[in-house]
Formats: sequence, C-alpha cells, structure tokens
Amino acid sequence: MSIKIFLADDHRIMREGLRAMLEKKGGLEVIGEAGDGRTAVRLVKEMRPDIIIMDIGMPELNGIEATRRIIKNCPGVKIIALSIHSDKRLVSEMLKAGASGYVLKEAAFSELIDAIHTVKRGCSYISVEIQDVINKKLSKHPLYSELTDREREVLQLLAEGKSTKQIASCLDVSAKTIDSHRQQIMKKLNMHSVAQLTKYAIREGITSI
Amino acid sequence: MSIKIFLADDHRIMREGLRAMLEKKGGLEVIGEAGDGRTAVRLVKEMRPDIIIMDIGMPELNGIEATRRIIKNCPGVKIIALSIHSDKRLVSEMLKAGASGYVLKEAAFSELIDAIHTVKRGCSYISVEIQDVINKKLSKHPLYSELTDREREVLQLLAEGKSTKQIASCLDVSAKTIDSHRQQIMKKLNMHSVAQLTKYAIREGITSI
DNA sequence: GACTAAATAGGAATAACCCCGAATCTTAGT
DNA sequence: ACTAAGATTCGGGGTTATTCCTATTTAGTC
Repeated sequence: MSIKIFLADDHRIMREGLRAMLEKKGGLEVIGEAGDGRTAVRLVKEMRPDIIIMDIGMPELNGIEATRRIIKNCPGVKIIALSIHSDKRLVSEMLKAGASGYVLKEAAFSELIDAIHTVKRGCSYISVEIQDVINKKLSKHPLYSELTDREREVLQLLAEGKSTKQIASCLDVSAKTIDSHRQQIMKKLNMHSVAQLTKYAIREGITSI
Repeated sequence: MSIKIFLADDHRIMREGLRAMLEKKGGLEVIGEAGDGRTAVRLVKEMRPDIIIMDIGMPELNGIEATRRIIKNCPGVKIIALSIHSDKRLVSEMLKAGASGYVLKEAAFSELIDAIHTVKRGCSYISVEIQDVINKKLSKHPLYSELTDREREVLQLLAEGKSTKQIASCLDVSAKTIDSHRQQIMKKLNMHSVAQLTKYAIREGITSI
C-alpha cells in the first residue's frame, strides 16, 4: 500500500517538479494537487490523502488557515509545510495549526522524503534550520489572537483586492454577512481603512505583497 | 548535440525538481547549478552552458544583476528568467539586463520547455501573462508612464490609511480632485481596489508596511 | 499658436460603511 | 444537561465614500 500524497502550492512548476520527483520514488503516489488553499481544503476532504505537502503563501486561503481547517475536518491527515520562510512566527503558527512537519524549499529533496516517512510513522519532522526557531517559544503576542477563522478568511480576500460582493459570492453567503465581518474586523483591530487592513494582513502573513 | 542547461535558484528543491523534469526530456542536459547569483556568474563562465534558467530572488547577487554580468562575460549565452513575480519593473529590468525569456513559476512546465527551444533559436519568449502586463502599460493612453509626482503623493497618503477628505485637507484641494487622482492611479496601474494600491505602494517603496 | 498632459472639479450612480436587531449554531464550563 | 459566551449568518435603514463620466484651467512642448 503506497502513501497517498496531496500537493498544495500556487506555483504549478513547483507542483510538477515535486510530482516528478515523488513518483520516481517507490511507495509514494501523488493523488491530487491544488493551487490555492480553498481548493486544497475541498479536495483533501474528498480524496483523503495520507500526507499533504503544503506551501504557506497561497492565494484565496493561505497555508496556515488551510492547515487549520484540514486538521479540523480530517483529523488523521498529516501535513508537511514546505515553505520559503524560516520566520519564527510563521513556523510556530503553522505548527500550532496542526502541521506535523516543516521543511524549507532550500532544503534537499531527500529531506522532504525523510519528512514524509517520519510523519507517516506519526512522528514530527522539523528542519534543523527551523529547530532553533522553535525553541524560542515566544507566545507573548500570539499572531492570531484577535480574529476568528472566518474573519481572517474575509480579511485575506479583502487584502487581495476583492470587493464585498466578490467575497460574498466567493464564500457563498450574503453581502450583508461580509459587511458584518468587515465591521467586526475593523472594530477589533481599531482600523478604519482598507489600506491599514491590508498592511496588517501583510504583517501577519495572512496575505503576501 | 543536446542543449546544455544551467540552473540558478536559491531553493534546492526547485532545482532538483527542474532537473528531474528536464532530464526526462530528450535533447536537454543539465550541466550545472547554483544557489546564488555570485556562484552562478562564476560557474557559467567556466561551464559555458547554452541556456541559463535564472531565478530573480537570490541571495548574494540577485538574478537581474547576475544576468547583467553573465551577458557581459559570455555574450552567446541565453538566459530565461523563472520568477514568481509578474511585476512590471522586474520584468523590464530583467529584459534590459539581457534576458531572452521570462516565465512565471505558476506556469506549466511545458511552457518552460517551449521557452528553452524558442530562446535556443535566437528568439525571445515572454509568458502570455507577462505580455499582458507589458501591453497594458504600453497601450493605455498614459503611455507606459509611471505615476506623476502628485499621484505618488496621493497614493502614499492613501496607502497610509487616510480618507479622501483627509488627503484633500492635507493637500488643500477639493476632495473631488483627490477622487480624480485616485481614479487616474487605478487606471494607470490597472488596479481596482485600495488593497491592491496599498500593496503596490509597499512594493514601490512609496509607503512602509 | 496648437497640442498634450497634469491638476483641478462637478453630478450621478454605485458601493462601502455603520448603527441596530436577531436567529442559528458551536463551544466551554459547571 | 444546562447555561453562557461567542461565532456566523442576515435584514433594515441611513450616512458616507467611491467610482465613472465629463469638463475646465494651467503649464510645458514643439
């Protein structure tokens, strides 16, 4: 029985490269892929892979949020973050969200293979470069303390330039609901413009520049 | 005689993925790689590949500067930029530096293969997505013009979270004038939300995060 | 002088914002 | 199991901001 793997990364060339390398290995099977977080959450729910290799910077729904939801939906599934960032906040948020592994894109492919087998056994795999970062557990101001899941989701779409209507249609709810969410976000953060919200979202890694 | 290819990208997993896919194709040979721009310049001088696939964001020496130096050193070598950015400034800087191709990492691998053969024949290859970006800037009435001083001034205040009224009062003109400026900015940049403008302003260094 | 772009605005339609209330649904605690 | 708190979902209704189209004045260029 081979290990079923799902790829989530917004760069198609990266997905194709990973797939090519993974499929050369025995005992692994890439059963699906997605180019954004929202699609990943949906497809994983259907396909039930063993392991997800998840990029962090993705449109629509970033890798941290996607991880949080997938872990909630599908408790057995293991997630390995594959990121270009060694930023401590992102690492700790990703692990807090439920990821079992964290590998940098500048690492060797063999490290990813190690991570896959380690995580499959139920252990967790953290790159050495990252390990140092983890030890400094600064939970002083937790990154995602203020906003709820839904609010962060709305904020990301807002920071990506979408209008209230577009967000509503994207999330399949009434525009009035999005209205309420945005109001709540602004109230919580004490901000009163899209520009400020956008900068906040960038600082917090909810969206990318 | 196969085409000799050199890979320059700071993410080793990306290099390995590209190598795996390229070597499955016939007529191509990856003869070397580098994880930073400075090393790339040095190795290319020794190895004399036909084509270099060059990432832009690299440590030590970025892809644009590396391209400039390689073209100076080795006039016959062709360079294809493989980047995550479709930013107009980066594209034009890269082409000005001497690159013959520009492909996005979110493109299909087959596009990169097309680019390799196109560039080998002496032609240049620009992704359709990039072409749009360039054409839009060039074809709109404000001919590939950057923003005016006044527009940049307005954009900065906008990206700092100020309202139209606040900006108007700040610059001592009618709010309607600021309206027009913002409209003109959006038209020139082909953006339609404050969020996008804010990100642009950050990228351009007009405001800080 | 003719032409062009920049900076300046007005009017009208559209969208965003902000207050209120309120029905479900989860979750945590006792 | 009950309760309390919070999250999520919407509607009404009014205010404010934005967008779109158009138009004038000013400044610089050829």
